[in-house]
Amino acid sequence: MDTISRKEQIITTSAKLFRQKGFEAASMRDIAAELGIEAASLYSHIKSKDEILETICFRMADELLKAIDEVNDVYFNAEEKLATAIKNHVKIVTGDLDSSTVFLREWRRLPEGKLGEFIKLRNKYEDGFMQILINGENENVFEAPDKKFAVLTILSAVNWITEWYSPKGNMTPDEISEHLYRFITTGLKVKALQS
Amino acid sequence: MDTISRKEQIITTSAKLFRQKGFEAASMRDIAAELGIEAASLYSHIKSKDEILETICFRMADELLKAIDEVNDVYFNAEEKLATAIKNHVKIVTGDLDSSTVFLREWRRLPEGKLGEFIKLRNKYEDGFMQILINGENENVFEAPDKKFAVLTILSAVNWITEWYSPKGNMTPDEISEHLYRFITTGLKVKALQS
DNA sequence: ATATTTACCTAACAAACGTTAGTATTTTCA
DNA sequence: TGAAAATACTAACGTTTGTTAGGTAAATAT
Repeated sequence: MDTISRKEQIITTSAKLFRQKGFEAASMRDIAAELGIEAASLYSHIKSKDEILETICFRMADELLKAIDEVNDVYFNAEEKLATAIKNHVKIVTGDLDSSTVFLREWRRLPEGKLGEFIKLRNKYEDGFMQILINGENENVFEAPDKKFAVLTILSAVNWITEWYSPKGNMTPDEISEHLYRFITTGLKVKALQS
Repeated sequence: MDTISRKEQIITTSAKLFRQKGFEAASMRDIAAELGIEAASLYSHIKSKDEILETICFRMADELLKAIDEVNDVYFNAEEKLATAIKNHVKIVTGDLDSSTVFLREWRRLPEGKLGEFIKLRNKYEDGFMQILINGENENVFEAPDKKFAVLTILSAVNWITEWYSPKGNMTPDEISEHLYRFITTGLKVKALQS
């Protein structure tokens, strides 16, 4: 019994090809061929190519948002919050590398109407991290001259892993999270002697 | 007198549109329209659409490589090296935002043969930063559990500025460089009291 | 057993794409 | 001024694109 529906197969396959060749370069015929059917047959399950991209991007956004909201609800300590937020982010991204990469790279190709909605969700995610930095400042554990800038830089670092992470590589997601947390909180400089 | 050649105009306009709509979504007809000529006329100046992308990407790569080589040649102090490398990078990227964004986002669409060459240059650039971290370790000013990881994270941070920087914004390139250097070297955590 | 839904097919469409051929016009330079 | 070179044009090409129409066969439900 195939518990995974054809529609899901189409989305998964699309994510793989969108990542590999880009949204516009991966054709409906490519996707169909990968599934062993004709391009026209895809339309028994989906409305349009845009719909596939939309599904991938918004699913990813929802999952990330749910995670950051939970972190901000559950934990009190800002350091713990940040560590967990990073850990969740890395887990989600590495858990579905194809969708994540499409989410990060191809969201610009969303149809006119959906683009604004997507950006709103992305901003909400950024706000979640902003909240953590504000907490950290109040607790006197974090400081940043420009918090908006800091949030964007943190997110750039955690998102960049899609560019080099491989499940077959020699770093587990948790190891990556730890490295990232360390880098983000303490930076490169040695701690002992400082001018 | 127009001192800037038509070919340069085509490249500049292409960079703008490639950034705006993506390489495949920006058509030759779009580029031509922006210049007020017919698509076919472009071919009096360039060989192919791929050639345009190639020119943009390799010019950018060359410029960045020249900068990092110079830094590693001229300076001795690792901290100074890193600060200058970041400053140069930010200056180059903010100096031509269209080309930089294409360089960072669209290089994947380079034709088969040129892709490998491009990646080699990019790796050389990464090696330039790696060298700085190695210097820093020897001088006992920088430490990172995984230097390759650190280089990628640093570059993700400095490259991300293409996503939000605007010449009309309230941060100058030099201010951005300083913020980045601070973030990369000391991180978020407050320095005074630490468990 | 019959009716209905699901999943696929073939064929074709209109539009958009990068690019070439061949030609006219303008600009540059001897 | 006249030749050469640069720059643009119109027209068209062969592909590829996302998608629709209409039909067939299998699975499911009544």
